[in-house]
This record gives sequence, structure tokens and C-alpha cells, in this order.
Amino acid sequence: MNPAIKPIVTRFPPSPTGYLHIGGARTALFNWLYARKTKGRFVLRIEDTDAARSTSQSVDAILESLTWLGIDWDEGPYFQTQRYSIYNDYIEKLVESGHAYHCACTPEEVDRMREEAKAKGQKPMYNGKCRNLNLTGGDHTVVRLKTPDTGVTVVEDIVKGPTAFQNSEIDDFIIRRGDGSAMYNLAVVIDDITMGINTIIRGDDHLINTPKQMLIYAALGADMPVFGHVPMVLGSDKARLSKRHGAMSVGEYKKMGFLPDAMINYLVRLGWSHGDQEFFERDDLIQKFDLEHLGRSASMFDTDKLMALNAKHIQKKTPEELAGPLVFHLKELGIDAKNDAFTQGVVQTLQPRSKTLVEMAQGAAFYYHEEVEWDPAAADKFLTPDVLSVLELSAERIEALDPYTQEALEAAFTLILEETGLKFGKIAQPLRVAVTGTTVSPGIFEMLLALGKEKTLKRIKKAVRFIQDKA
RNA sequence: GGUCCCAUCGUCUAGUGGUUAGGACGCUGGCCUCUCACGCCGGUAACACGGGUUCGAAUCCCGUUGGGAUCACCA
Repeated sequence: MNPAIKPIVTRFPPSPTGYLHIGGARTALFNWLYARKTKGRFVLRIEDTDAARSTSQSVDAILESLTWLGIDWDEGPYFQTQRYSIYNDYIEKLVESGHAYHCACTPEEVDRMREEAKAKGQKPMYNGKCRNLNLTGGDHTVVRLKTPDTGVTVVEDIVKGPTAFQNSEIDDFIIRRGDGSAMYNLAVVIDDITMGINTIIRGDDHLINTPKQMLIYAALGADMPVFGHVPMVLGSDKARLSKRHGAMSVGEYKKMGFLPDAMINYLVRLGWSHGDQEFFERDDLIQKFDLEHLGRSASMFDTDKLMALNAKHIQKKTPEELAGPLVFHLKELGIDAKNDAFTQGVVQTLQPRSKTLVEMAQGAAFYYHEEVEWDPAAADKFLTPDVLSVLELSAERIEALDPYTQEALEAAFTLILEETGLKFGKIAQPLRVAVTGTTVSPGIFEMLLALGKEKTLKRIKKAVRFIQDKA
């Protein structure tokens, strides 16, 4: 198949009944990647025909999450609620061609049929009562597809392999409700046909719908798309991912300080592989993604691994790229920061030691505070009379530094060490506590540099006074 | 229950008849070191079970077991 002649067209069709969750994001990602890789098109379609559960807030949230992940669409979003007349045209066609028929049976009647069938140990199916009655429709009449009684429908699934379903297992399912609205299986097929979708990658909870949908394609004489059903993402107890497994919406992961690139990297590896490679950047992924290496078995979501990947992506990014998102997370901590040279300097010191942006923001807080806030225990242990003179000397030497660079700082302390005969370990912790307030921080020199001369001096001097007062 | 799908370290996976079964996360020993990290070196740990096919099976077939999905005038 020459892609120049027949471009790949994929789609993502979320139901706006909640936020974009992890599993949905992964499905969207697979479709998007495949479209991008093949230079095809990616269509976004909102399946909002369930009026009771669909909300516009959900639509907004889903669009926002996709945008955050960097998954962009070439067409849409289309809304199924705006396409009812299209579905009806096709349903009429199906009735006229004899592939579908009106059915006047009430839901109660159908329930009874199912009960009776069950009682006889048979499958609970519609018994085809109206099948050959040639009803012409009317109030509360539904339309059913006339499905074959014999033979098999084989889904040539590109991830599961060929999967056969006995047509006798498929009953004459409803394609249009009594109120005139189209049912899911019909709407999906008509949408996919009219939108030119030729590659459908979706969760394997849809695998059982597929033969029904294929029957509609066949009845319409339409080209069959390529199907690929990827396994579900499970929670840590191997049950389908749900709220009780913790965060499941993409938005929550943004709040927790994950990078979109890390999310994408993690999600794609959940069910797809490229040999031993674990770390992928966007462009690399678009280039390497394929359908051949999609996995067939379900996988569990593992936050630890996401975390590790996030740390790697944080390390790979430039301070410029990270400063913006960091500002957002600093704001969450009540810190007003800007994406400027100062923040970028801060980022640089924290990059190798932050697994998330939240962690980075917490580690960065001390840089922004007007006054140092010492951890009592740390101050008690390290801001002691025996380091008073070194701290004073440090302040003196730092004050004289011009220019204030990391090299100059290192040189100044090398000299102090020589003069005093102290080991660096002796003065590093007191200095760290004096300036940051805690015993944990980035390396002394890079940290003093990022903090700036003025704040550094102010804090060391404050520590000196603190020790003097204590004495 | 019927139908369908799935099965390699705890987790994500590589593997497509012949490998000391590889990598990553986690856990862990060590190195590095101004703290915490990063990084580097090493360790731990898997082919669910039973039958076949084959000179030879993680790889192919069947069964068992165990998971999952689905059985609507929801999507």
C-alpha cells in the first residue's frame, strides 16, 4: 500500500463523560503516533450521543489534556450529536436494501424473549419476530440490522491476529432507537466511513463489537478498515484501572509534576516496544513507532517507572524549557516566580535531583524566600560557635568577589581551607544550613551562584548573628 | 454461565526452534562525594501447569489453571 496514494487516517473518539484517563490517552497516542509516522491524518471525534452523561466540561477537559500531551488533531473535533441526519440517511438505505428492518417489539417483549431463551438454556437474543414482517416504521419503532444466521465473521486484527465469531452468536441488534436516534455501533461505523478512517486502534473491550460493526460495513458495501485492539491498562491489583487505583486522569499527572514527554514515553512503552529502548523523545517515537510491536497482553500502570522516566526527561530538558512549568508549580506553593535567568539558574541546580516538577518546586522554594527559614534541628546542629569564625571569613571573602562566578567561589573556598586547615566537610554543612535552611540542597557552589551574591551574604550574616546571640 | 482475548523476573518488556533467557523500574552491595541526588560497577529475580510435534522448545499444537473483556432502545 503506497501511503502517497492512500494515506493512513486514524481517529480518537472519546465519550465526554469524564476526564481523559490514562487508558484513553494511550489509545489516542497510538493513533496519533501512527498517523504522524505515516504522514497520514488524525481525526478527533466526540461521541456525545449519551445525553445523560455527556458534558461540555468533559469535552474541554479532554481537549486540554490532549493539548497538554502534545497530541494534536488534523480534523475535528466532530460531534456525533450534530450528525444524526447522516446516520438516518444510512439507516434508510439499509432498510431499503433489505439489510435492516423496523421492529415494533417493546423492550418488555424483548426482555421476555431473552428470559425464555435463557430458561431453555439458549443465548438471550432477540428472536427475529419482526424480521420478515416488512413493517414500515412508526412511533417507538426501532430499526434492527438483519444479521446472518450462519457463517463466521473474522476480524483480521493486527494485534490479536484473526479472531472468528460465529454469526449465530450475533443477534439482530438495534441500530436506531425508538426515539429516532442512532445506536453506538451504527454511528461509529457511519462516522468512520464518512470520515475516511481506515485504521482503527482501540481498546480490546471493543473487540466483541467489531464483528457487529463489520456486518454494517458489509451491508453497506463499504471498505473494511484495519482493526487493531490493544489490551487494557490495569491497576496494581490487575483489575481494570479505576479511581481506587489512585490518579487516573491525565490532568492529575500534570498537577503531580510530570512532563508531557515523560507521560508519552511511559504510556507508549505500556504495550509497545522497540527492542531494549526505554527512553524516547517525541521525534524519535514518531520515527520508530509501528503497529507490529504492539503487545497482546494487558499491562499494569506503575507510577515508579513513570517517575524514573520523568526524572530522565527532566535531566534532558534545557533550563529554559523547564522554567515555565516550574513557575506554575511554584505558584502552587504560593511562590511568585518568573521564567527568567534567575529561575533558569535555579532549575539547573535542581535538574539532576528532581523526579517531578513538584519536587523541584519544593527544592527551589528556599531560593525565592526573602528570609531564610532554618529548620530548628538543622540550625541547632550546624550553626554552632565553632563555625562562627569560618562563616564570618566566608562572608568577607564572598563579599570581595568580583565577578561572582562558580570558579571564583571555588577558588575563594580553596584558599579558606588552606588558611584555616579545615576540611571542606567541616564547613559545607554549616554553610548549607545557613543559606538554605536545611541539610539537603544542590552542591554548595552551584547553589550559591544561583542564589546570588546579595542573598547569600545576607543569609550568612544572619547565621553569624544567630550564633552570636545564642552564645 | 455463553462468547472472545491474554499468560517471560514483583512490574514494563526483548525474544519469533538451538541464547549463560537480554534490558528497564523496584529492591540491594559497592564506587564517586560538601548533604541529597545524578552517574558508574555488581547482585536479586521469570518462561503458570500438563501433554504432544521436533534431534532440540519461552518460541508451534492441544488441554488445564489463572487473569481480563463482553453479553442494553450505554458508549
